[in-house]
Amino acid sequence: MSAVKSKRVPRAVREQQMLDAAVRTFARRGYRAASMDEIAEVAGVSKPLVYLYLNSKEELFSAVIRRESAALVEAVTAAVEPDAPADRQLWSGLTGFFAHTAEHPDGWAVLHQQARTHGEPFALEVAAMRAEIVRFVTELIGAAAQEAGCVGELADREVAGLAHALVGAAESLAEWANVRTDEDASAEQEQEQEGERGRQRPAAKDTAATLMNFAWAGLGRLMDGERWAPEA
Amino acid sequence: MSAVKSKRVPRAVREQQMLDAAVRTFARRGYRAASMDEIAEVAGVSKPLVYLYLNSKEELFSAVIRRESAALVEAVTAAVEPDAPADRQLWSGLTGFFAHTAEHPDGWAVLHQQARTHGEPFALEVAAMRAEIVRFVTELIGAAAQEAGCVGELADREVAGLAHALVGAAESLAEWANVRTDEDASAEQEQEQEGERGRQRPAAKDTAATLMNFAWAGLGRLMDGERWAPEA
Amino acid sequence: MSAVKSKRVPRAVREQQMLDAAVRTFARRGYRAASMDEIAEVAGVSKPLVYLYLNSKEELFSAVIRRESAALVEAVTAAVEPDAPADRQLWSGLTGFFAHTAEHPDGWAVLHQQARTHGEPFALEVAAMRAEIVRFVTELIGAAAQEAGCVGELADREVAGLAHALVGAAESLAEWANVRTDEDASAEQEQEQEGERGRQRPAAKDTAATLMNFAWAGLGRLMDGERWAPEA
Amino acid sequence: MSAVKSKRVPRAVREQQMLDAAVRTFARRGYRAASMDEIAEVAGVSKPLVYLYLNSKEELFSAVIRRESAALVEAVTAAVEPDAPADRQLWSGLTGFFAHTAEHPDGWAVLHQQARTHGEPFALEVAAMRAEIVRFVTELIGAAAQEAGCVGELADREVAGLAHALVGAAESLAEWANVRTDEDASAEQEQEQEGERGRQRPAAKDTAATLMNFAWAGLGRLMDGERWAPEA
DNA sequence: AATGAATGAGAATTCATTCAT
DNA sequence: AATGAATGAATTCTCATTCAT
Repeated sequence: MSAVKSKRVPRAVREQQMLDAAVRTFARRGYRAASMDEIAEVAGVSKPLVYLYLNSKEELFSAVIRRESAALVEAVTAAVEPDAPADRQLWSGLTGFFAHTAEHPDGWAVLHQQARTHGEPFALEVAAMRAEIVRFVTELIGAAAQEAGCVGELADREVAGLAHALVGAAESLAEWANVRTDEDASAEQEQEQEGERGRQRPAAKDTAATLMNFAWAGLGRLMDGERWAPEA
Repeated sequence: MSAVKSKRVPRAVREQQMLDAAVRTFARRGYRAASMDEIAEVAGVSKPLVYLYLNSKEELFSAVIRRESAALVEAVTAAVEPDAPADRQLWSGLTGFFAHTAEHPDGWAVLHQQARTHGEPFALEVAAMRAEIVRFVTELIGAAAQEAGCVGELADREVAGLAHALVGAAESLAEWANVRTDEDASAEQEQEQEGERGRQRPAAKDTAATLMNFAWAGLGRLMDGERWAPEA
Repeated sequence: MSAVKSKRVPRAVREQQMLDAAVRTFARRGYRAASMDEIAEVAGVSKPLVYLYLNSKEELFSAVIRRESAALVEAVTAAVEPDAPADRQLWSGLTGFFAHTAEHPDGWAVLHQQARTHGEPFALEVAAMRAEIVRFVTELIGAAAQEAGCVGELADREVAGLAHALVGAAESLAEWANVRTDEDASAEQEQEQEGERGRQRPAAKDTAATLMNFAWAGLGRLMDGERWAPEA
Repeated sequence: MSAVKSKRVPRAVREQQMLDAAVRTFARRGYRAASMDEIAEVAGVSKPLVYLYLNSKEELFSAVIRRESAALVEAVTAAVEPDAPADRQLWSGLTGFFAHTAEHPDGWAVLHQQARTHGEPFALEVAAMRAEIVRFVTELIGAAAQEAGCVGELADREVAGLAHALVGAAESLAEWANVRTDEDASAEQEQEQEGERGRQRPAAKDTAATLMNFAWAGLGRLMDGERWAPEA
């Protein structure tokens, strides 16, 4: 279960091994149920070494969150095509998001499921990252409205709501697309097919397209002033 | 902190008191961090009584999930106007959803944040409920497509994806709308204002409308065959 | 699992039901592991009633020991043929012993295994009963010596030792003969066969004869002055 | 009450200390009544350390049984004079048995009284050891019959019965000889006297001789075909 | 005669964390 | 750089026992 032991490893490397072990363990067990014993064992080191480098369980968790947050933001940011039109930017960002969460399911699980569940200090860190992404999306929606020549049609509050809805939809799709059978970390085939027939794990690009179809089109109508109202 | 003690209460009543205490405690602390001691204290009874009636922490949590799941499904179901057109049905269901989650934030927190984080037995129960809701939404989208005379335009997989996206969006909005400062369970004003200026907690109807604007409009375009594609 | 409930039963009867349940439960679980809850359930009454009649777990156990002790002594005593020669008396007593322990395995288990393991109060009660039986055997050996006209050959201490050895041998054989498969209280055939081929549970009379063959013969030689000594 | 504390002791040593404490505590209190707290205290360590090394109360008890079983079998085996005639072998084995049980009363109490009372896993381990000893005795009786030129006189079943009786007699004598006042672990005089006057604790050799006198003589008659029968 | 409701006290087990080397 | 040895503080769960009816 534990990584191959190799003694006398430089600190920076050891720390990454520990964080890897921690991500994996926190994701699978949850914050409380993950024991420092298990993390140390998975990392292939002794427990005191974990304390020497990461100081405490809280700090370790915090370090995990920071690393995974940064990695996710970085992945999304890197995926965005900066000079493309807003819709294309959004799509490329989403593609980056779906690709990263699919490749790092444990990291995503820690951010999405564990961190939010465990009190202020951690939840806030994740909330901050999420806020950053929401802000980015909000801006894109604003930019799109601008491009479409529709000013003032959409209230700020409404735009924020849409951004939240969009992010939530993306999160939900990420989970859906990742259909974990939870204990089969084996079948990691990523064969990309062009057809639109159902397959085990849709490519990030397709998932992103599905969401764009849903959301962007809606935004379009909205910006055209075609609103839905209960009376209808 | 604890409810007013009243001795010799019939079992059925005590059980509900215990479940109330458990919902509250699980929501605030998380499954692992919530101690049976605290739950008993909040319920105003001794710990052994909790065990006598609910048997174990696991069973207690399970009972909580079942009660809250049932309550949520019941709330949504009751809110739906059965003979209305599909869009109206969806809107009324969403309204019920937002209203219920706003009124029972702890129950929602347990279902949405805690239960999914804690292993097969619990996650499955919540997943089952969520699946039921997704199925309902999927049917509505199908019905809407039918009403709009658009057959076969939308692949099943795509419809399922849209349903997942919609549910995720709703969940995200529910959380956003509920802005918990986590320890201010005091300010429970629900004054309903007609304006569309930002306010502390938007009415469920408005949140539902926001989402409908976003989603339904998108669906409309989609069914008109206006798809979004990366190349665009 | 519990006896058929029948309300309003006279106290004396209820007490016996409780003792029955207690014997069974103590035998199967041991003193500590047997819970008053289980005993009450097996007895088909509520726990407070057990306390009303038997006062405490200790007193209940004590009552069990007294009842089973008395029953065993009574069975052995009743089996002895009073005016027969000493060997015949011993044989008939042993027969009574083996028959009773075979018919009341739970009672025997409580006396032999549980009571001796649990501190002064109980152990003493059983020790007293055992002492009574040892005394009886000691007297028989003495009487046999008398009959055989051998006086003073056997030191008192030696006779006592022999009695202890004989009783121990009997206890060991009782257990051996009772080969409990521990959970097959089903196969309770007691078919008596005349042959000396091995069979499932030898009749008490045969077991007694085996022991007599072993012990009485030894006593005979001993009384003839034929002693065994290490040098031989 | 507890051993002298000495910090930072190698694991193997600590484990033996813990087993010592456990033997003592289980013997005096019984399996259920012995608390891990008390065992840890008697061992002079903290409870977690006991768990770290022995894992659970069950495993600790099991380890105790294995150690004490092995020690007893080893003591008996070592005492037997291999090339002596059968009777001498039996006597020397019994001497070893009585000497060991007298020197390790707690270990014997755990094996004889506690282990048999506590469910399959433990009872089986002890039963296996006892079976081994019974088998050894059975062989000796067989060998003796051979030596005495008496073939086929004794049915296998009967020989087995005799072996069981003999072992039971030995166990009973061991207990009798050890007259524990249960709380006077102080008077540990072992003065060996040659006389045959009664004394506090007879030497193992004498107890063995008493039993040989009883049993071997009986066997002799038995093999001579002088059987005891009820009709006599 | 009988019971549903309730609890104080204690038991096994786990964990984050430190010390001495 | 790294670890074997060790623990204080919880936490889940059980049980004998009582009270009010």
